[in-house]
Amino acid sequence: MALVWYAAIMSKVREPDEGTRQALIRAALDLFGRQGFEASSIRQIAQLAGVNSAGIAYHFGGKAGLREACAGVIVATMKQRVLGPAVLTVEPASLSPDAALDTILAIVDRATAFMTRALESEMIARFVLREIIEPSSAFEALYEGAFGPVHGRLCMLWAAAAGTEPDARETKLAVFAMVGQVLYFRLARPIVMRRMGWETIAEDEEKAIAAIIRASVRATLLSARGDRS
Amino acid sequence: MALVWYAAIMSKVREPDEGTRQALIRAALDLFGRQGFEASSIRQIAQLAGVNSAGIAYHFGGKAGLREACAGVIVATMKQRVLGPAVLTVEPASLSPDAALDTILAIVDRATAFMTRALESEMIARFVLREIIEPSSAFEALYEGAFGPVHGRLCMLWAAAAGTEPDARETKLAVFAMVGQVLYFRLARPIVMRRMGWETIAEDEEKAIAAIIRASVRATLLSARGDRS
DNA sequence: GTCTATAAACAGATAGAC
DNA sequence: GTCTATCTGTTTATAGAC
Repeated sequence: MALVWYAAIMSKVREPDEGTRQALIRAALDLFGRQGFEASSIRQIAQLAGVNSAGIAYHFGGKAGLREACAGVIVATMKQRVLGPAVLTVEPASLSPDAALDTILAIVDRATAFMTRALESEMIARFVLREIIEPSSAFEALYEGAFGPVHGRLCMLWAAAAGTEPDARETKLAVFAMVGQVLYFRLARPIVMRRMGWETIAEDEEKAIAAIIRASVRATLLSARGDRS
Repeated sequence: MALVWYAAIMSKVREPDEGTRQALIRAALDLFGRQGFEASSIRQIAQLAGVNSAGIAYHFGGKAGLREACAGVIVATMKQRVLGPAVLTVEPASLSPDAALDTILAIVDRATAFMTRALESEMIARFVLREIIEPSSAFEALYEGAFGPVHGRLCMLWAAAAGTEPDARETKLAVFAMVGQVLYFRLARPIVMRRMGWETIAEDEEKAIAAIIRASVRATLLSARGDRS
């Protein structure tokens, strides 16, 4: 059930009856992504969630608070599904170049799998794209909670793998280029599907995408190493 | 003046009084991108363009026709600014692997310059992102006119450079990965600017981005060559 | 044809009963 | 925590004056 995907993520802050909160966030994430924030009324959100519209003000302080709660769920999801628990604890500086490279490739695999296969990635992508087009307070939450930290973490790993400085301009840009390869398959999916002649992305297609990105990242990183020796 | 950027592009199909058409397309591209199609009224578009709102029905048959005209301008702009006249005429199959690689790198440079520096790329990006989130008839025009042909062209060049088949699955995916690197700096610009601590992207920043992408594409392509020999 | 006044509909937020 | 009822501001549509 797609209904429960963030239940586990939110479970740490779960309160007595969390059903209403969850239902509202799920409905809002969907509608804000598909129609936009202004075009989605709290009554419509509440109807889709199957709860009373007054609950939005009670639980989130209002419509804007609900949007920020959506961002919070996205942040938690990205950290858990993209980086994974192991990466959040390991100290990148202590890794050997090859171990760092392997860790990066493992993250690329996780991220590719999530972006191409996970049901929830579609509504997350729409929500995030809208925040990029017209940023709100939720963009702030997404950046501080996910985009910034994830990029920072990847820079540390990249630096360990390539022998550069974690906050050198070249390191940061190289990580953006790597991230771009993965995210493009999610963001521009309609274009990819059409050009590839695909109906869906199953395991076969996912592995093909992952192999291409892995090869590109590995080649780029090894080349970057060579440039410095 | 940003006002005239598509004047040259549209000049081939220019009619007696093209000022109204251009002004309407410019205003619509801006408003559709910033607010969305439904949220933009024809009165608002006409007001921003400084022309009478009845001109929309006269010139484009209605609001939907105006949107398709916006897509047409984007198609013409992308073909001219990203591929360039030289690439549209050359026959990729006749190029040596190194010449094909150089051509790809030249296109990457052109595309990076356009995406990072050109004023009009911002409103184009917003318009295109909205078409990806909720596709309309304009998405069709964008795909058939630009996304599809440009990708096909790049696949031919990639195949010539790497020694693969132009419509092999790996070739097409590798080109998507390459395109993703370039476009991410445009699509996710708010994130990039913030993380890099940049206020604007001037020549210095553009060159830094281009260098990173060039190095990545070159390394990936050379590695792909090696895998086959 | 253009403008303005007003009504109808709908938005988000709130108060109080349960 | 959830519900009904209601308040207030905004937008959209319509009608009438000019």
